[in-house]
Amino acid sequence: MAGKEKGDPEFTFESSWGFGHRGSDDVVNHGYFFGSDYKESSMLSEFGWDIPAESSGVCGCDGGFVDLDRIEPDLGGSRADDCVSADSLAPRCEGISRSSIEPMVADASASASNPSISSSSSENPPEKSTVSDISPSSAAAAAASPPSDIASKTKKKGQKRIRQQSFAFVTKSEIDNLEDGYRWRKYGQKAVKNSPFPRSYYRCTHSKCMVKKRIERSSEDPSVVITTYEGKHCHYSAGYPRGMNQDAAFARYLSTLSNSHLHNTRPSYTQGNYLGITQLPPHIQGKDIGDQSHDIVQGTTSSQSQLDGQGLLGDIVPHEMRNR
DNA sequence: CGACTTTGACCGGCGC
DNA sequence: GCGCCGGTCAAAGTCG
Repeated sequence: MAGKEKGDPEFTFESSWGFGHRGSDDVVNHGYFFGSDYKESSMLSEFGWDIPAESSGVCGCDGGFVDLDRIEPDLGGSRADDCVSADSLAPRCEGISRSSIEPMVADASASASNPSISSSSSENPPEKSTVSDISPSSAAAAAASPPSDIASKTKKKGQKRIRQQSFAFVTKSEIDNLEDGYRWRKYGQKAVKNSPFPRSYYRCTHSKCMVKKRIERSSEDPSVVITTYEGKHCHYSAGYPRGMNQDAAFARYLSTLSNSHLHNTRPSYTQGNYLGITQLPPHIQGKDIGDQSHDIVQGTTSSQSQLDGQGLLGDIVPHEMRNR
């Protein structure tokens, strides 16, 4: 696997908080969101990418790019800690940009109404570490209860896998493992049917965080890496520079994709060719993303042509999003 | 020695 | 019921 860069200073200051690739020499040319029925700001919030609304132009709200000067002051200090208590997590996990999340909450409810998902999510079965209800309450519960992996050793039967909302990043890169500011532990790798490329499974290393991600390369276009995130981080990122959290990091990443539109950009951001982001709709969640990857890439391609000539904003903000 | 990856085995869901 | 396949476990190996 190309990505096993053990010697790579994975979480050094310089390389740890970009949304680019570890040590990649690739260069981002343009990154952009492609159309989606979801508001990316909400989507990202839902997944823990809590980008302030006023600076969320990059996320599909009003035009303009993230102004880091407006974001970072908001982050510093209290948010710098990587490991936060369940109590302190609550506001973040639960109420981030309430208004902007609403659509996502509704969507989540829709997902929950899906028989294949609802039963498990509502019952919150004692599924081992794969239980990924990362609500504040569950986070607190997790903190108060024994490590779930203890139970995991005994439980293997009669447990339903719970699917969290997920979304995929499609990135053009030679590097599989995109760095996103979190620490991940690989727990599996599987060959994917009809694809020459294996799919890798990662879990957030944070003890209370059940977020998972899958990484695979598109069989359609080997240069495209599909990173699917599932669940919400209930902690601040690990590996960001002091005073910076995932929001700022992600905002920086996105904004950097605009190519020099921002100050404070770092070389490490310009390491991949970000193609898009999409939330996997309920009916797709839980299905093989390999199938979707085709759609995603296709959508990206078509979007690309639409975005051509639309300038920097067009690089990352879907047209429809700009007319909000 | 701890953290992490590798990898074969196992399990559950799903389609036939 | 059976087989396929995706997802996960967990022991062993690797690395710093």
